[in-house]
Amino acid sequence: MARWQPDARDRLAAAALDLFLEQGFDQTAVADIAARAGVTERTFFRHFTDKREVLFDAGNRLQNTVVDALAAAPAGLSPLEAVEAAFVASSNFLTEERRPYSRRRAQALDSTPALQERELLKLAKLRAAVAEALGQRGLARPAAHLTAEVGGSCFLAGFDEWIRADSTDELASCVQRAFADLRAITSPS
Amino acid sequence: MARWQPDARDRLAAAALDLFLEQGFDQTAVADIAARAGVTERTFFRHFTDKREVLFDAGNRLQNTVVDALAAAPAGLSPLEAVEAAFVASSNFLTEERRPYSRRRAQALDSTPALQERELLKLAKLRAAVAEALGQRGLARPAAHLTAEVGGSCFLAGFDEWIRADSTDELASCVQRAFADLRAITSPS
DNA sequence: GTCTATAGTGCGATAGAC
DNA sequence: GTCTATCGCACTATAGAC
Repeated sequence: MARWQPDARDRLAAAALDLFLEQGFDQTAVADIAARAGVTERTFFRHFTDKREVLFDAGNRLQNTVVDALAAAPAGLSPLEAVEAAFVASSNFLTEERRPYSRRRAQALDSTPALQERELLKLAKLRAAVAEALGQRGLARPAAHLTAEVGGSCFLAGFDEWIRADSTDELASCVQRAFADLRAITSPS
Repeated sequence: MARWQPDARDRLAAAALDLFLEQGFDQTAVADIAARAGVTERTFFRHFTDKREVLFDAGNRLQNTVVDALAAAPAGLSPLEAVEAAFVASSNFLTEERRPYSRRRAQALDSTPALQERELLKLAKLRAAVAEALGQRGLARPAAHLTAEVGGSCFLAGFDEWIRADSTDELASCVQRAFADLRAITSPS
């Protein structure tokens, strides 16, 4: 018999999301999460820097997926096209099997500004990483930043569409539609 | 002699920014801020819901300025043009005399992710309010959201330019340039 | 694993403005 | 008298230090 169960980190993340949905973020103490996962409070803080971070494990992997895709985009593409390709590639990580989790997670975020703040910070870091990668491609700083910001907005719009209750299209299609909408919005009437 | 000095709220906000710049956000206790403002810790929390909020008093007035300008924009403008006009009007609130404060505030935000999170949440609320106002103008929901998001990105780019150390142009010009950049970025090459 | 600082809340008392 | 801003104290939970 092992002294402790494996995958404490995953169990903590799962317990946290369940409890946030059951009782709300504020009403859930870190001690509650740790107890449900079968570890001590101290163990929680060894895995996650703070109570919010437990819902953001996937963020780094998403960022790597997008940035790698941008680096791999053909040199012939315009900056915006390259950014579109990069964000469309997010569907390689956010696959159909992750959609139910994404929906439950979004539901927890909905009612909790503290969690929304963290989500926005992660998205801002993703945008900054994309801007950085655009710089590597030789784009000037101001344009790189604005392109990355706007691309992030399209990703967000596509993602929101993807997790809608009645949505069945894959994320790649949703993101592509958002970029198409962007071009329609900004083209002179 | 009055029992307390007037304008406790303003004194708290000023003391907080000074201390955040002198010693950093984490190294500054709410008790320090309250002491410098000549009130107790409890009074701080009567005015601000949490330690971060003390730097965000201006956010609401900015939002009102932008949303009012959007409501007042001529009906003939395209959605993006109306949003541009609205964000350009932010310079009616963020005037030259507020630039030094904005710069100091930005410096405090720079080194403190906790404050950046709050800033991003305020900007997200501003974008949401703009999307809502676009809905009032009869624009469909998805397009309204995306237009507001992208407009917010241009405002942010213009604002960042405005508070740069060597910048002398007024905010309206900076924001207009950002919208022009957006159109250049999204127009087919 | 234990200990501690501090953020943030709840409630009652108090002092002045009107 | 009412209303509002402040204080003071007790308390919990987060998060970091040791």
